[in-house]
Amino acid sequence: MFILQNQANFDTVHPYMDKKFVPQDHEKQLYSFWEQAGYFNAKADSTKEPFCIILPPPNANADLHVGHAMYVYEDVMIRYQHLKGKEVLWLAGADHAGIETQFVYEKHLKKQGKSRFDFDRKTLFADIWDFVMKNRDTMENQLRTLGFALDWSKKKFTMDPDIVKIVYKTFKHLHEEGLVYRANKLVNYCTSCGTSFSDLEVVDLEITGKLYHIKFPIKGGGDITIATTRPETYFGDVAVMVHPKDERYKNFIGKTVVLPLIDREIPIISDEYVDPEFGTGAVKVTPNHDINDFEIAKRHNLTYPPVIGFDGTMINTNLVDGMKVADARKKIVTMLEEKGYMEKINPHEMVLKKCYRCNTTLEPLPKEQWFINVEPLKKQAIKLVEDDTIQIHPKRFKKQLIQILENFIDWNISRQIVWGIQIPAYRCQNSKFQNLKSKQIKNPKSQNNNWFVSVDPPISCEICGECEFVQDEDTFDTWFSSAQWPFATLKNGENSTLFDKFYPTTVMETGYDILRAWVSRMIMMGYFETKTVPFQHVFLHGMVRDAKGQKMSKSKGNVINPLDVIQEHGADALRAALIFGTKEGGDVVLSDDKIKSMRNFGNKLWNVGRFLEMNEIETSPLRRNVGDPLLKGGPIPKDLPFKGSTLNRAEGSGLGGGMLKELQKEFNSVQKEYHDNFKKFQFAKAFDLMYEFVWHRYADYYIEQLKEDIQNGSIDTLASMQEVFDSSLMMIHPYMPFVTEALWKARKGQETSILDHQFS
RNA sequence: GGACGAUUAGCUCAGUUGGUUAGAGCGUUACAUUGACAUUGUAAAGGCCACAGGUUCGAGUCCUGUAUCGUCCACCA
Repeated sequence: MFILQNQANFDTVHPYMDKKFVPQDHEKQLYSFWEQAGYFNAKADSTKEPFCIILPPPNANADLHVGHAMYVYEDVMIRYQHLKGKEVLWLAGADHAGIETQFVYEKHLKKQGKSRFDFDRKTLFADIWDFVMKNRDTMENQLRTLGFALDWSKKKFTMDPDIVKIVYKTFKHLHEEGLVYRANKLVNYCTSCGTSFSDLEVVDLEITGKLYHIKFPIKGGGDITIATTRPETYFGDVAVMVHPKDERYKNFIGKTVVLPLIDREIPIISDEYVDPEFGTGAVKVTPNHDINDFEIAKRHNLTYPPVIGFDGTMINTNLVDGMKVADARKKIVTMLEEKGYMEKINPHEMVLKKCYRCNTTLEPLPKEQWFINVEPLKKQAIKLVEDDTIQIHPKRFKKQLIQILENFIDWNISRQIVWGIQIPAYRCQNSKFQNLKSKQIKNPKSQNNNWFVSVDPPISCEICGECEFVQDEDTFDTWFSSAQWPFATLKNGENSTLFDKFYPTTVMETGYDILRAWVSRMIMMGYFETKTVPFQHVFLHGMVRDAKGQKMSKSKGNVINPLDVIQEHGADALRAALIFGTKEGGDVVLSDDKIKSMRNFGNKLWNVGRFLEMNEIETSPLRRNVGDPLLKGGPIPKDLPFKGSTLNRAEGSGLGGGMLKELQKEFNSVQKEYHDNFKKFQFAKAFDLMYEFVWHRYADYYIEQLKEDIQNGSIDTLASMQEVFDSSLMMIHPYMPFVTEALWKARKGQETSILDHQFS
């Protein structure tokens, strides 16, 4: 007997199919076949009911990780709806991933002994662009390897000119509506990355720090002890603050404190913000380096220049200028101790804010930035989620999403990095006109009306009409463009029929970890710009964990590379392992054993098909004389007719008897449950069902009966068995597309495709 | 401090309107096997379903409380 090694030879060799299903022999060819035949390309002018998912665009700066393989849920939905006969669009894309990419690229530069400061803006941007385009190709081919039925003909990149234009338009609209404003506020600034972040990009690190108790002398005698975790910032203090009702300090209010070592004088004020129970009940107020103090100082009209610069060194202290913050702290603490100002230092549980990217301790620093006023946007978004205009699956995430939206604060969208979409805001340089009202900008929150926004590069200053305006050097927070992804991808120029056909999209499928950063913002921005929801359903998947249930991380060394898995066991096995026996939205434990068992299932399917095919050939009048050594268990009657369904036949023994009816009944109920599960977004359950049915009922039970029939000389039930198997293949196809398609082709001809058929 | 999840076989996990004998994968034990598949089949062992109350004819499932673990959010001079 032949062993089939190569798909290409299949038709010429055909020895009852290969004994094993070898994914490596099939997957690549099958994907090319699908892609080239255009099975994944959606038609905007189709009359069929639309079903649309926009792929969460992977970052175009690195290989895919196993988390990306979880997008298999999208492929499951897409392929299922395709087999349901819908006009299906799964739009491919890639994200420029601003800070992430720049960070990755800077690591590259560092290896070559260079840094971002060695290049001008234009060169750096061009270099990163090339770097990203290379990675993007790799990433896209990896998505193909996973078998994803993506429409590549409509693929988008977040920095495509038409996308950028849409992002600009949205910004302009927001500006016109007064929902974007420029303000000088404290922002989370990473002195290493050299950019500010929004509050979402901050990682809280709990540590046992120190609470310093420092004695501040009071003018005219006595002193007051304040408690602080940041002694080095007292150079920038504008006041000492106590609670108005605190008996201990009542008489101190209004007096003046002389700051140690520098002898600058600041008042003692009162504010209800102070918690008398904490520390000493007396707080120093440092407006430029503490978010709360910033607001308090504003209330009390107190100002002082910052004492930490954007490079992370001290300024304006007249004592430790130029020193790094950490060094300055050490020196100041020593000096205060020497002079007797340090009363005591207590251990203190506290939270350090770290850069999520490079782990540097973030500095709150005052900076003029663009902010989005999210209040009206989030109100609308909450409503859409609450009244189920957007349905969240699994349901438990609905509450979490609402809570996230409720807690949203104004969103800083300015980033001081090169790699990104440059903000289309321009500053009027003409000092004469700075106080003039802008022509068309109604922007009540902005104090800076010398800015104007323009989608296309302006020819002249839209404020004074004459000056050499300059464009804001900053780029948008990546999430600002990502938030517009569902409509931006569909709504480009001449192709807007796509938008008409497929928007609002049907499902947004993504990990629950970016509910806050992405999903919530897509709802806000999507509704603002299109006046309708960006998607009707949100389906959230969990995180992939290792065999022991631990989070995967490079430092633990337990990271699973999806491509290695595919190389070894095939894409079907990986896909199935991520879904089988899981709960929607729950974390997935991925072990080698599980992947192998799913590979075994693929092989089981293959062999069921092989068994049917062998018998088909043996019993077919046309091919009867092929002969096969494997089928010598019993004499195959040569004159038995083999044609048509016998599902309703009740006579005879084995399958030909009541058994066949039993199969039909059982399969009907399996089909119903399967489709019900899809309606309820319970994809794992539908797959578990098929696994159980095909392996333990169809193969272990019914096929064993069929064998008996063949032995007994009655093989005319084969056709009925094949019908059930074909339908089962279609039902499994969304999960394991390769082996099911390979089987289809093997049994029905290489020119056929399972994707040409629909569920009956 | 708030919200959400988890706690079921040796391990990792399913079990969504409460209903015979609680399941799967892997592992373990015994047997089978040139016959579609050893990436197999048959069978077996293995569970007080975290704990304590409650509702019910009936609870792994619903309610209340407790414990442990995890995630998210808020606060943090």
